[in-house]
Amino acid sequence: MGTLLIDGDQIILEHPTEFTHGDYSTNIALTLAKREKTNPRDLAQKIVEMIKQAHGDHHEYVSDIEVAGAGFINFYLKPKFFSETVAHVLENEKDFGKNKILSGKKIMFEYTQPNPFKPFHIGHLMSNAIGESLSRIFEWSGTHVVRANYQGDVGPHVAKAIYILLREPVSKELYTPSQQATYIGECYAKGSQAYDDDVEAKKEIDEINRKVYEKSDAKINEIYDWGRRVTLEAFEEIYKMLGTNFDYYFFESEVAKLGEKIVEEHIGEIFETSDGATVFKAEKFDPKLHTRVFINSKGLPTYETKELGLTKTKFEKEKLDLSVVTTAVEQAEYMKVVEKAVSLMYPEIAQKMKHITHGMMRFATGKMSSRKGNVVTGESLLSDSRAVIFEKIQDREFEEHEKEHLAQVVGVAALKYSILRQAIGGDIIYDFEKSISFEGDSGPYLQYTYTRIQSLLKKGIDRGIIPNTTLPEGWVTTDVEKILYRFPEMNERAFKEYAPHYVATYLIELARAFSTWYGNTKIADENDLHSPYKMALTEAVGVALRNGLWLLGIEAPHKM
RNA sequence: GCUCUCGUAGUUCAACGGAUAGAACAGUCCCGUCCUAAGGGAUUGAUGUGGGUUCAAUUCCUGCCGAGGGCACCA
Repeated sequence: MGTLLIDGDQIILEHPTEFTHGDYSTNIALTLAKREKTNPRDLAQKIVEMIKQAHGDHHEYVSDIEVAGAGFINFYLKPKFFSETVAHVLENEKDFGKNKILSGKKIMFEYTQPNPFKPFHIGHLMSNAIGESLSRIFEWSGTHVVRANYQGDVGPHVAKAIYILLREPVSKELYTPSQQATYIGECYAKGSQAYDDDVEAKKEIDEINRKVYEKSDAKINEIYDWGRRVTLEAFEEIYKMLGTNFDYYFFESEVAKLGEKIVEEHIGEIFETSDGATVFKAEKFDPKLHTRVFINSKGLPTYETKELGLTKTKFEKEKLDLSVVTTAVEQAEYMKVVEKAVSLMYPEIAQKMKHITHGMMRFATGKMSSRKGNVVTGESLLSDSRAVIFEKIQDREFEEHEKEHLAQVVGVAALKYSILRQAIGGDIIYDFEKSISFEGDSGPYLQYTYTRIQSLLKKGIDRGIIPNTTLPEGWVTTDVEKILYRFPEMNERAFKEYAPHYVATYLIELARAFSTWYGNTKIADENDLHSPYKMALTEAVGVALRNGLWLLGIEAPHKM
């Protein structure tokens, strides 16, 4: 998108929905017609005359300007513009699509947030895919991104798992961290059940919770240290598969003390005592908010207090311009309360907090809950999708280790894409078949298009065709070129709106246009004078695809 | 009850107030290929409902109907 200035009125140029309506268009005549008391088409015609007078008849890149429809002004670009874009892509390669709008800014993204002693489920997979993609999209806009993961290593959930572990220790047959972590997750579900059903169990679990917090029981400490270590190791394996490297790991156990201190310092002015607990009555400051407990009646800090400590810690560790926290929507309301409390105590920090919510993974039948044990773990989903892809490539002539790597990369692509293809706010109805789809609107489709491009380029070079961006005689601009040059502006929009799905939508459009073109024309043809340019265009599409996939956190394999 | 989201083809998703509402999957029908068929082409099919604002509404406001989240000691 761009702007044009005429008589002090800024004209916003946008891309029409259809290529037949030009490459850029404006509806300025429609909006101004009333003010000018004329008919929009006449006004549009007048504007076109003015532009032509100011720039002459022969513009370097604009081939034609026309009035269309109710009074739209459409601009058509010359083939030269597109061939120069292709050259630009090839020159910039890995940097194509980047901008520097946020250069000098430091932003922390907090995402994934699995809890030790609980399963890493597909909700965490969702958070990770979204957080990682946003991080990358921001990096492409010049931001110094700091990746953070906040994990709840204390609290009732830990006590629930330990309650069972005390009675049913892990079997010796489970020796990998991931197997042990799975077992611990099951213990957690059982413990939750016991907590709800059995008064005695509830009492003991509350007691364990306190002991974990105080570190006062040797036996519990031992189980705790082991469980925490094992689940964290299992998480680490998953991060590796997903391609995330965190700069910071924050733990609830580490920020709780600071949170408590903050609450204590502000008792009276912000927090008050009610029914033995320390609460913040947010509705006093904003009627839409509600009261939340910060220190419970047993004297233990709740998540809200820990969040306070976490926020303060982040700004102490790094000089941040913004701290972005991504969580599921169910946290939206309580996060507003925490933010309100922060704004009253530390207004300068509150200004730099941003909470982004994503929807939840749910079954068609309802919500998933690790308390009830009906969750799909990230581990099982990753290995299942890997298995499906592996099966599919069995007959390809790749080395065994290549097949394994490919199954991994394609499986992750399928999962991530199924999450990132839609706006992040909505829930995702979990469907295994769809989450590992490799046809049509899918991650593997993008990867497949990319690999075809790579092998095509190789074949072309073998046939002695050297890619060349010089516009050949008689070249007719393709849809592929018309989409290609929009990559940088798409990325700009994606970061401004925190919307990775724009990247996904764009890539599918580009890949689809390329595949259609590919199916209808021979690209690497030594007898075709257009071939060198076609090769250059193909290579440029490959660059855009690879860069775009990177923004989604998806690898682009060379063959598949 | 209060409050916040959201209702688009059979299904899962798009659409920065604009032109003929885009895809994918499923269905029906073509193309075994020459550069990887995880592909390409064709075809059927949708804005929950009643008002309002606007030259123009899927988009903004509002009534109703429907779905989901949140509303004190879980995170």
